[in-house]
Amino acid sequence: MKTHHKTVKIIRRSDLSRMTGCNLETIRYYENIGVMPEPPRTSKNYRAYDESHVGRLRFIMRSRELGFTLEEVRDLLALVDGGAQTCGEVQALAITHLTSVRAKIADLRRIEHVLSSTVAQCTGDDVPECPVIDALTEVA
Amino acid sequence: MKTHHKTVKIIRRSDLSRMTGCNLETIRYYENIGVMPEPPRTSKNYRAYDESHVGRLRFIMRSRELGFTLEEVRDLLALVDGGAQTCGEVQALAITHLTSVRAKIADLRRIEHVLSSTVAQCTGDDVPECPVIDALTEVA
DNA sequence: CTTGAGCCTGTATCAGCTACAGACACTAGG
DNA sequence: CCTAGTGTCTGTAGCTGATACAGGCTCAAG
Repeated sequence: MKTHHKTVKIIRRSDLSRMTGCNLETIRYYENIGVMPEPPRTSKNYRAYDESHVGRLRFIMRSRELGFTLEEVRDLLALVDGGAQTCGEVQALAITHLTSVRAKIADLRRIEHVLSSTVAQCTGDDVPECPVIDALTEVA
Repeated sequence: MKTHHKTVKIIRRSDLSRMTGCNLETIRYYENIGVMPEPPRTSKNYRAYDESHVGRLRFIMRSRELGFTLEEVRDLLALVDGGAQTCGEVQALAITHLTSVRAKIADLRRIEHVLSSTVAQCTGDDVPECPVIDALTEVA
């Protein structure tokens, strides 16, 4: 017979991992560095998560997928946790990040251009002369 | 009066750093991990580089600027050092790297798209509602 | 009761540097 | 000759963002 009051099924670390796709050890890591809160513990010292932790971890993972650093994630979470975040503040963080993403793209496009044009000059033959080596060696 | 035989002015680590723009400590690091050779030492155990080391370090730095990992640099250098590198071998390494560069660009462009379109929806106002937070929070 | 799984902790590892402490070495000025 | 300041040497710690592993509990199934 079930108890008549709502029993809260606890979420273990492995459950949280499975539910979010986040690596088991990474969850503990996030707790250590303070982006995930310390969850309550069972009598046997097992971490007992709830739905709020699932949401929190998803938020972190989504932020990371968008390339925010953990420091930036911390800032975002601080705003959200403060309960007084404003669209303007969050937007400022996002724009700063967007700028760095665009800078990385520009860097990589430059690299892509150099590599592809150099590789295109290769004969691919069994000879020692190679435009790629030349490009890396030239005094320029 | 100058000596009549050619005196080889030794290049110290700080000179090499200045000549290449490579950080002083990084030079020693490259030596430790085996991409830079151990140079001869003076009687007082100071590293004594020559022009060949300058070329070598420039090669490494140029490779790094093009985003090759140190492992890839090691492979490139092994080919060059072997004296028997072929254009085909080098081209293969470069193409592998080019592929990963293109993958990174694709990732970042996706991120850029999500961020820029989300940020564009922000009012930037002093209100808690924020499309960026929504995007990071949504269950999707 | 035994066996396997799951959880706990702290610590090691990876890339690619960068920096610092503490011990020598060297140069210039007084 | 002495001293101050810089340069070099070494080993080692720190950084980001994880990931992995050892050694010890705990727990559920058979």
